[in-house]
Amino acid sequence: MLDSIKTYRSYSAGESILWRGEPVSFLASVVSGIATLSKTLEDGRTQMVGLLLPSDFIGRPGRSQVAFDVTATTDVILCCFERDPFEKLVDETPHISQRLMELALDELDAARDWMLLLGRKTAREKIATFIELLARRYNTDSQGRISTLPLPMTRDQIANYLGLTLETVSRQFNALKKEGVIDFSDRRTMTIMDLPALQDATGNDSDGGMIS
Amino acid sequence: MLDSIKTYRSYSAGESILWRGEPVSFLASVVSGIATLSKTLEDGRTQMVGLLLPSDFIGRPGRSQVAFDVTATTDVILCCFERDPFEKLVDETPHISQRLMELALDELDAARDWMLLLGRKTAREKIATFIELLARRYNTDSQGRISTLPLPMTRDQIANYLGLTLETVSRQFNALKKEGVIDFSDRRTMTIMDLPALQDATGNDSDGGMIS
DNA sequence: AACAAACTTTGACACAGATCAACATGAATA
DNA sequence: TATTCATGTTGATCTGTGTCAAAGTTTGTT
Repeated sequence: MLDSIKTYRSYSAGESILWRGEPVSFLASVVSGIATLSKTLEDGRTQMVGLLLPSDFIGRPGRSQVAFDVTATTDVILCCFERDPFEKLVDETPHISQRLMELALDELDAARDWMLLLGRKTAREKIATFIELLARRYNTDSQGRISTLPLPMTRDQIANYLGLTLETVSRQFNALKKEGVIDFSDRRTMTIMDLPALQDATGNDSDGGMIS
Repeated sequence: MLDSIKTYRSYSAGESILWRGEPVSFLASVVSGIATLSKTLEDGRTQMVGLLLPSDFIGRPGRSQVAFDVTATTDVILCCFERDPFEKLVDETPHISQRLMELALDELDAARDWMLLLGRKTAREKIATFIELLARRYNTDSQGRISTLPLPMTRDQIANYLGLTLETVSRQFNALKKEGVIDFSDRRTMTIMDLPALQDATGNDSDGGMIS
């Protein structure tokens, strides 16, 4: 049923997908690639407020503007649905809105974790948290093995994600490298040498606060 | 239909409503008072990640733990629904999950605005944004009139909301007072003397980025 | 191969906000 | 009315991160 209203669009790395305030006629889901959501102050200070990975959803039923800019970080392919037929579908199919609610609540949890990072963590903790996040995303097997992972963004984009400057990002990466926690084969490819030390540097509870 | 499963609970100012990770048997909606959501790092650094005002919702269908602490800031009354019958109701009534999705998406927008504040705004901009937020919440008539409003939190709580220390909060309040932007009749009651100056100090776009 | 453009690293320095400390105020209790 | 305790203010100083500047590296282009 969704098939009849879907189309694909592709964007190349660096390209803008949506501008804040611009009316959008479609909702979409990420098929491949990475896109970012960001907000900018008048004077140019920018903060990323979300990362869109494959299967993440863009747009909300009942509102035709987005409150942030959406940009392709890597090459991106979106699966797009025209607004009107999609909203009709949401009305008629109860499980779709339940699924969308789940997605929104998961994003809300992630946003709140990020608020703690932005408001209270040190530069070192921010960088360590970021690396650990990437490691968890790439490496489903989370058994503490030494693992190599690509950095999908530039230092500047990472800075905007973490609420830092690009110079501080660079310095903290190199500090962790000097300590033997991580290593770079190439500027965009890192290896985690000492996962326990990395997790220790994130500032997160070791047990994640679980009660089992 | 909801009536048959709802009960009321009340909490006095300062009391803890839910602890992170604790299993909760109910979902709830705020009837009166103000509650806060907060996250804390191992060493005690705390960040508020949300403010619950009357009509806001706590809890999510399908998950029995919350990922943050919920605390009553003022005296609070909640309208609580037992989890099992509530979830059955959500399954059977499509419009409820649509409504919950809307609430979640609104909270997500608010969380993203707050991420910009936490990551990129100066102490002065944070304080000005906070005051303007309160003014908009209390004062539905937003015609730029001089308005008096109560501060619902201590300096320390405000600091935890804005990602600052309580000393910085105090200093910035007094700086704005010295400039004639705001005034205090009492430490917990402020008057906005110069709304344009306040809005200017928030760092927000004057037009809110609207395209009309 | 040479060049340009984008990205990254590194250093020197400045400053906003944190920290530490002392004191002031106000509300609650006795 | 005194006493206490939570809350708020103010000052002095420190420090993490931003800012500014220059040079190094990588990648792609002609």
